[in-house]
Amino acid sequence: MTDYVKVLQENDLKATFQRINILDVIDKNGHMSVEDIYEEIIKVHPSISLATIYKNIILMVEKSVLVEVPIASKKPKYELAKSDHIHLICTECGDVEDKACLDMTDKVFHDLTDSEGFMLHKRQVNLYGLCASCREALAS
Amino acid sequence: MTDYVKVLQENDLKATFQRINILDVIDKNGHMSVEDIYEEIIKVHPSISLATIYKNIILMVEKSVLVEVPIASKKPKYELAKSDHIHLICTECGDVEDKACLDMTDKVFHDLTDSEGFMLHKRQVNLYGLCASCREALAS
DNA sequence: TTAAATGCAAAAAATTTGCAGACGT
DNA sequence: ACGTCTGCAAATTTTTTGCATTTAA
Repeated sequence: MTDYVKVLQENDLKATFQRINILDVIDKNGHMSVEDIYEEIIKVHPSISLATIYKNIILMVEKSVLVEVPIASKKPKYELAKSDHIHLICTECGDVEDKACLDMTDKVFHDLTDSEGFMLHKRQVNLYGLCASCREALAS
Repeated sequence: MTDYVKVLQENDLKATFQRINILDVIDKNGHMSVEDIYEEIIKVHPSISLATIYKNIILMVEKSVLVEVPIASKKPKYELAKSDHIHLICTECGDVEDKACLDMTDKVFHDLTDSEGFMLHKRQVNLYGLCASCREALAS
């Protein structure tokens, strides 16, 4: 279990109950929208405000404690910052799965951007399609 | 110059002045948000409604005439459907550049998804960083 | 001619803001 | 104790909807 208090303090953020909760539910659930996070936290902390969630997500994304995962035709989701990976996004149920990223594509991307004078900071690979269970469900 | 009337009709959409305008400004400007599109079209067609832009973008994305490009921490942009490519997104000015996509990565992606039982439909690669001109501007 | 599309105005949803009181350090 | 953070309520922004009228085919 990650030490959220430490992560927050290292980023000049006070370790409030609300922030620890946000990190905790995202860790447990993987990829969550603002609403998802709110719905989940309100169960254990009924007085939390949606505005607090918004403010903190913006802050924590700035500090790179969280990463935003923008998704075509859907609200963005948020995940904990972690080693590079790609996303398999189900267009049917909206579920997001992580897959380890391959170093080989990394070099390819850098070659591409270097030739443009573009300074590459972050890459994001999203593969859209049907997850195994939605595929089955639709087949019947 | 693309024949927008034909593209629209092939997709069971009436070729209205508004729709042709939307496709036209996107073609000329590359990647545009809903607001960008509205601001541009209103110059030549002052009575167009923002609701019409929304309705049509949703429709044309469904029909795959347009493609949504979701961008981290920004409003999504839209582009004309075209052959596969990746995006270089400047986090400073928000500009989006296209780069041809490499077949080699395609096979890698399919191998990844196949092992999951995931049916891959569309891939999206966004590389975030600083474009050449913002890089210069920030150096001074 | 007629089904579909537009534009308006109003409604709904999503996000941001300001500020008084509460809380972490 | 101090400056930051929270929660509320209000403001703003973004997106959607219903409907009377217009328009493409």
